[in-house]
Amino acid sequence: MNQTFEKLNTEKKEKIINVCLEEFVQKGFELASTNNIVVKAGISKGLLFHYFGSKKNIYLYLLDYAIEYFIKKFYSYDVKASGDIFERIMQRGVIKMKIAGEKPLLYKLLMEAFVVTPAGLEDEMNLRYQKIYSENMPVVFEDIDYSLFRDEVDIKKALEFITLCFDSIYNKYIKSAKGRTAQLSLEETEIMVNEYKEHIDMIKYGICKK
Amino acid sequence: MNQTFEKLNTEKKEKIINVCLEEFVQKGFELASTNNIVVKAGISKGLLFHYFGSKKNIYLYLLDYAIEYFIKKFYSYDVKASGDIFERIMQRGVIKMKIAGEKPLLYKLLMEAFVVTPAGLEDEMNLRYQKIYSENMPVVFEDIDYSLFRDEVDIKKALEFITLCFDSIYNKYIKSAKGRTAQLSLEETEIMVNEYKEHIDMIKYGICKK
Amino acid sequence: MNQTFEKLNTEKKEKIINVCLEEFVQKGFELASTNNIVVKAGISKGLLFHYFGSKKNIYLYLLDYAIEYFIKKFYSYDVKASGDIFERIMQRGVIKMKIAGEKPLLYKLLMEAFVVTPAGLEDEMNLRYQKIYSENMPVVFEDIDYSLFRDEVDIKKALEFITLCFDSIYNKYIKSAKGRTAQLSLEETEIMVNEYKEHIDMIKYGICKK
Amino acid sequence: MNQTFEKLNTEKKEKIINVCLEEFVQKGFELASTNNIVVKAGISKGLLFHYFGSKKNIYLYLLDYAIEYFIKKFYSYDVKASGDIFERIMQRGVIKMKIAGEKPLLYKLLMEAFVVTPAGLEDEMNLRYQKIYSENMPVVFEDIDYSLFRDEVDIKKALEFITLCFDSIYNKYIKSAKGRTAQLSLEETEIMVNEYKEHIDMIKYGICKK
DNA sequence: AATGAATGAGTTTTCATTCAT
DNA sequence: AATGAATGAAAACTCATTCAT
Repeated sequence: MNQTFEKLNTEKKEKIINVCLEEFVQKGFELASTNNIVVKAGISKGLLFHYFGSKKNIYLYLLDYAIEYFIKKFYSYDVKASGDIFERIMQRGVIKMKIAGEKPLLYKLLMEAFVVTPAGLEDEMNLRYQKIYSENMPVVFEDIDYSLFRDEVDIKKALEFITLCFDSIYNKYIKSAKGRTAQLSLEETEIMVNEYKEHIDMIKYGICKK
Repeated sequence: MNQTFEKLNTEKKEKIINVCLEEFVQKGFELASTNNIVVKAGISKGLLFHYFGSKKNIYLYLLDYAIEYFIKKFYSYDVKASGDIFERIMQRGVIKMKIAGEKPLLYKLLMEAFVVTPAGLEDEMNLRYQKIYSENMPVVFEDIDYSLFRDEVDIKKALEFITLCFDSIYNKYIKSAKGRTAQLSLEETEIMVNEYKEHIDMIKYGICKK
Repeated sequence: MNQTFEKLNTEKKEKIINVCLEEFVQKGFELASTNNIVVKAGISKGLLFHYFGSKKNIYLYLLDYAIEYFIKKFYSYDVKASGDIFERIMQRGVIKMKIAGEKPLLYKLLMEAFVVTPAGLEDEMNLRYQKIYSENMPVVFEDIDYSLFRDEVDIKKALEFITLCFDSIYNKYIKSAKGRTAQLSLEETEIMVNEYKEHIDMIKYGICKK
Repeated sequence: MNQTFEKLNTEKKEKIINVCLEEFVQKGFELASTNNIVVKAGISKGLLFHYFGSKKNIYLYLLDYAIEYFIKKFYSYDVKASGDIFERIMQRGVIKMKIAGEKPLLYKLLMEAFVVTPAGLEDEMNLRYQKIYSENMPVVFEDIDYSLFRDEVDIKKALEFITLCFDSIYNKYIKSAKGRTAQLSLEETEIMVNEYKEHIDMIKYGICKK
């Protein structure tokens, strides 16, 4: 359905994508206005709908664009696959932050899409959610060295718990960086990494005395 | 501003509250239609605005109603204030789940309000957010027995980490129960409590061997 | 229809009159809101309509109130009936300005009512217009000493012309005093009287050389 | 902002303009209904707002349309620039009456706009008022032969007085012609011109004996 | 006499989408 | 491929007025 759009030259295409992105992220799906989009993008009403067919399709297109971008970008960073699950999680967190810093609008769109899925797009969102998780989770959890784990610990549940905890730490960082456009500075990255390390120690060796 | 509304008999009042709640939770603030509300509630358009003045005010009223309800309900459960922070967190988690199970719409409204605050209500939401946290956080963290903590652990950071982790566990439960209307069964509660206990053990004594 | 209203004690009555006056003058008939009136006057909706029956009637009541007030006030000034038409016109002009300065809202209501009659009140306004003119014009034009007029001048047309010219001078003063609440100072009155005199000279003896 | 509208064919454009004009003049700005306009003009609601953007803009468009029309029409009459100010004023008065007779609705709109400016349009109206006056006043008062004036007369004040007097005469004619749609007949014009002449004589040579 | 809850038609404006050109 | 005029349902909200109490 977007063939004609895809054939556009890069400049025009990116202009339209950015305008749409801005509108949807700033106002949310419902309040985003296709009227505003065509004005800001300098194209005609008919053309926008010729490209995408409907407002929902514009949104889904942006979503897929964001997903593709982030996955590609993610793998472009050379992740040394440490056998230490904690090391690995930390690396991923830092990469995520970098990417979010590079394309804040794209990142925000994606995050909010999963939190508040626009009415009528639930199924489409679920499809994407499942795809992302089924493709990415194995990468995180394969070739882990479990010999370090305490014997009493249920490995599956532990991995789930670790993911949950660090996802939420990571979300805290993102929120505090909300609105920022610039990249993270080296200092900021260092502070973040140190905090990560402290938290990792807590979860590795526990908070309480034996 | 809602004096007129407050004076209504319980039946009529609850009818209106429930209709509004349903509309706002189902469609979100922007898509919620005051037209639909008056039709479903069987009252005139003028009357709805006589009661609340504006769509935003209806929403804020529901929010305050939800907050008041949950706080009152929360304290009605006899929380044995254990000195063990983990015990205490678990108790609170279970209670929260119970309440959410009892009034799922009310609960959902409240949660989503903090995640995606409707445009123009940011200040009003912040007020409510601060009130809730300033009133409730101390209750969670006072009279904790820190003697159990490992000496190397920074207490402040540890508490923050614990909160973060268990909030996200708790959100996972809520999400899996999404859409449910009925109460949690005893069995379900037991399963949940057992999972909580496992996670608490992980965070207390760590995941890795020393 | 206003019997119950007339029976009210002076304080309450004036409160209501002033509130209505303020609303109608500030916003004009269409935009004036009976809702605002009852709130500002501290009375109930039902009572306002019990007193006046309709918004139009409130307006007509104020109009009659204004007309009665101004006529009474006008005659309370001891008009020395000079036989000189120009002298007489000047006196009337000064008195009008004084009255307008005392009750600016009441005055403005009356003036605007004749300029832009609210839709649906045309007949009622015409009645009042005719009454005022039929009662007041004779007073202005009786016992005039016509011996001073040039023989070539048509007396009827001359009187009409004089009235027209001085009414418009007088309106100019009122407009420049628009928004003022306080009385005219002695100096201001003197300036005005001098200007009047100059204009009177022009119309008495003409502008051009013979 | 009205490009779309301006491109319309004359017939359709005039239909819409006339419908709007009728509505605004008949009911005034506040009571004029865009609903009525679209029904009477046989266009969709969206289209009206596509053309003008807002009710206020429709009104301002009509105003500018009226101003442009009258100025163009005014200059199309071949005004012989007599050095006699009275001659010149009379010519202008006659021309004004002719124009008002040709387009009574357009004329009424313009006159009322200056008397009762709709709330919120004060600034826009002032702009137009100043433009009209700064463009037209000089034309009236340049190249006047002041040698005919009496020596005692203050020329500036005299001109002001003359303007005031003849504006009000002219307004009297307009009011008496209110509601009329047809053109002035030759006879009517002649009567008017004669009356003008009489009044001009009065103000030239005065009303009283020396 | 006095209340104020209740009405519902009315207001302007925005919206995504279509389609003839 | 591209335009942009045209649609009309829907939105939130206000209004003067009524009437049971």
